Amino acid sequence: MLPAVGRVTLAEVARRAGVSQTTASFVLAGRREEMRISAQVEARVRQAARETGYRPNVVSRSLRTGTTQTIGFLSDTVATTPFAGHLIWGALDAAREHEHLLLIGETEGDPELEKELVEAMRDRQVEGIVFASMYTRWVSVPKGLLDGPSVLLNALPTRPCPIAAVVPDELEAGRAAARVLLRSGHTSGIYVVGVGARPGQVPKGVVAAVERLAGIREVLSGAGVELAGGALLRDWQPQAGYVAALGLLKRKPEPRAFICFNDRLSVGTYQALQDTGRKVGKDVSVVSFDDEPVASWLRPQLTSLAIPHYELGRKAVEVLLSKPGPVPEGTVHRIPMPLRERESICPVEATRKHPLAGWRGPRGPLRG
Amino acid sequence: MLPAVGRVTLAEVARRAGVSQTTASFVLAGRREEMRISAQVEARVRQAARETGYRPNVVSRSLRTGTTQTIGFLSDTVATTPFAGHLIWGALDAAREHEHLLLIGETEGDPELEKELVEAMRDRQVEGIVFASMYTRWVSVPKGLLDGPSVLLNALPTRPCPIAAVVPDELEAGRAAARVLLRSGHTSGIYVVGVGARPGQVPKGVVAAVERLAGIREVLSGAGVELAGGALLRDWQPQAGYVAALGLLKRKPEPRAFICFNDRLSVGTYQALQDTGRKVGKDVSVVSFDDEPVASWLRPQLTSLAIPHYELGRKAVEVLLSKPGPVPEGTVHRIPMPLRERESICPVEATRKHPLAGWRGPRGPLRG
DNA sequence: TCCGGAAGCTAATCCGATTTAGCTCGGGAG
DNA sequence: CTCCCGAGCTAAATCGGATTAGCTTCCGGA
Repeated sequence: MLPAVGRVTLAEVARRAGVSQTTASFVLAGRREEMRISAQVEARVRQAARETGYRPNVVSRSLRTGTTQTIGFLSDTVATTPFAGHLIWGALDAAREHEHLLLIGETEGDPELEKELVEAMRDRQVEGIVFASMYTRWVSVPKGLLDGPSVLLNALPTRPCPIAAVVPDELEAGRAAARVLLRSGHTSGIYVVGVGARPGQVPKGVVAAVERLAGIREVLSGAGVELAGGALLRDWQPQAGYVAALGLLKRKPEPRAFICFNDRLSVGTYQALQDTGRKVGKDVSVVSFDDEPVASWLRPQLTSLAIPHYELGRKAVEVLLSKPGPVPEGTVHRIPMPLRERESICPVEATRKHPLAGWRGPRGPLRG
Repeated sequence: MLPAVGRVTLAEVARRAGVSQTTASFVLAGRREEMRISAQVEARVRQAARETGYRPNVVSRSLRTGTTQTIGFLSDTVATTPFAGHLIWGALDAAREHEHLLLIGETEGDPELEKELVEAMRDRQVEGIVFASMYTRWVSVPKGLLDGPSVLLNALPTRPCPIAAVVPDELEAGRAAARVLLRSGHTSGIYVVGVGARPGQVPKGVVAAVERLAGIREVLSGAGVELAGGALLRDWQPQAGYVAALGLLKRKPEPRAFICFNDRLSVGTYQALQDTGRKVGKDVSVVSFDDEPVASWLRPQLTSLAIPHYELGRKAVEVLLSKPGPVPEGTVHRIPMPLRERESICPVEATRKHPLAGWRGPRGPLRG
């Protein structure tokens, strides 16, 4: 290994090996046979490269070949949604398998910034751009995104666009949530938390809300069951869930099951149930969406439909790197949302007969 | 705007403006005066650039100038620590202020991969590399990292190294945690969860554990107070905290305060307290570290010392971009950890007199 | 009338690879 | 004794800018 005063260049390697730069280039590109270069020369070049610790300058290569082995990953917020990091993780893994790195940027939803960052990435000659949203929603495709290869991740275009999209299969997840309840015998007193019971009673622009609700309603009505009610909420945080659940608990028919539209709403719902002396998984069922870590911290552990962040990220990069040209408008790849079955569902017989059966105050040995 | 068959080059702009490429270059670089180029020519060039939608090819520029306006951000895991995303966020913001983008990679702690990714980044001529850990720990500096500018983020080098480090001020945070308890009158029955009560009784390699404990002990003993005990845990998850807290609750002196070494342990501790009929903030105090979102979801809300992820990320990039040369060994930038005071601390008088005072079963109107 | 110098541009080189288009040499065919 | 061909390499162009080193004009002063 020689001193690293600047980096060793191909010319330097060639000189050491006593060949032309051309020859060195061909050897190191593995094109020896094709270029009819002798094995001895190959050996000399390789040795020189090894001895000098030669590494090709990717910038220079990129200029000539036009390929940077770099993908842009542009998202609205890396930060605020905790496990959205898995989106990046999946993308990173897929990228690495193709020997690519990820250039990232965060737009904070600002169209000006979106445009700026798309340009900054294209200026760096990225091979393509993944435009990601941290929760599934409709987005207006930023200016300039379509000037080169790109994919929407966890997002759908507001208007038809020649761009592929990768999203979780929210519709099927909604169906699965409903099936879980039907399977354990629930036929009435089923409430949704986060959206209203009717189609259209959803927070604006949230794909997940629309599709989950549609899936739920489809399966339930297929079994002749109707949602008993719901609470449309803008802010899907624990506090809002708590208040909404308390409200729903006063309604008729008495709630037997809650379908919470994310785990944070479930946290609030759990608190409401606990405060009103009900036991989750015994008196009332809770099914949730997202499967954030908190889902398995709760007691009893929460049954939830996971957002497959990692797979979403992977898929986006794979689509990007495989795609030869512009795709037919409206190409959407849907990734299944796995059901994580845990302890928050009760068989409905128990529920029916004794709403507060099993309630003997808080559990535990030291009970006062 | 012309059709984007390939990109418009500077040569094209120059031709349109009827000047040489040199002139166009100087104008667009804002060096008109310096190069004594007339205002008319400047106007022509600028107009041509505007009309063609010219954007400089950063790859080409980089090759000539050696500056890529890109920083490498290499971390062990982007994914598993939810709010570590804020590290990236801060880095991203600081980078953007300097017109840089971030090239990211994830090493999963694999030294082979670390080396590979450091090289992949250097091959792309990054201006510097931020080597980040998602929780504060000692790391062995990966091979090749010191070949160019670099900073450790949320990590300290195991052996002395000419590299700067940016970490949260865990020692001072430990002190703050102890002060919170002293201030509200706690002088006995203080237990730590996650580490033992003695120095050295900490999970291996975790800086946070060592320094927090040192800070706690320093302030307590300054007030003539000793830790009553603790529970050294490898796995700082809710379940482990739950078990540990249940165990500590059987010890003498009876626990009046828990210092949990992260919020997940606090989640478990809350559950243990609830299961044993104690009320957090009334019977027992809990102070925590990290301030993950769950801290404010808990009831009562948890007092916690926040990890300033955003500021850490920012600082790392700023240090990287400002640093002219190799730094003196052991340069460490410590970022304060803000105390988020919430509802989990009780004034000690109440605690003293009536350990289970205020316990009337679960709160709420519907109690059975 | 000649010269120096500034004003206003441009030709040419460089960055470090990849790639096209040869060039040289030796041997067998004619 | 040429000519041709293939084996084995290399010279030179190229990618798209940044930068150095001039090269013309024109004007004023001697």
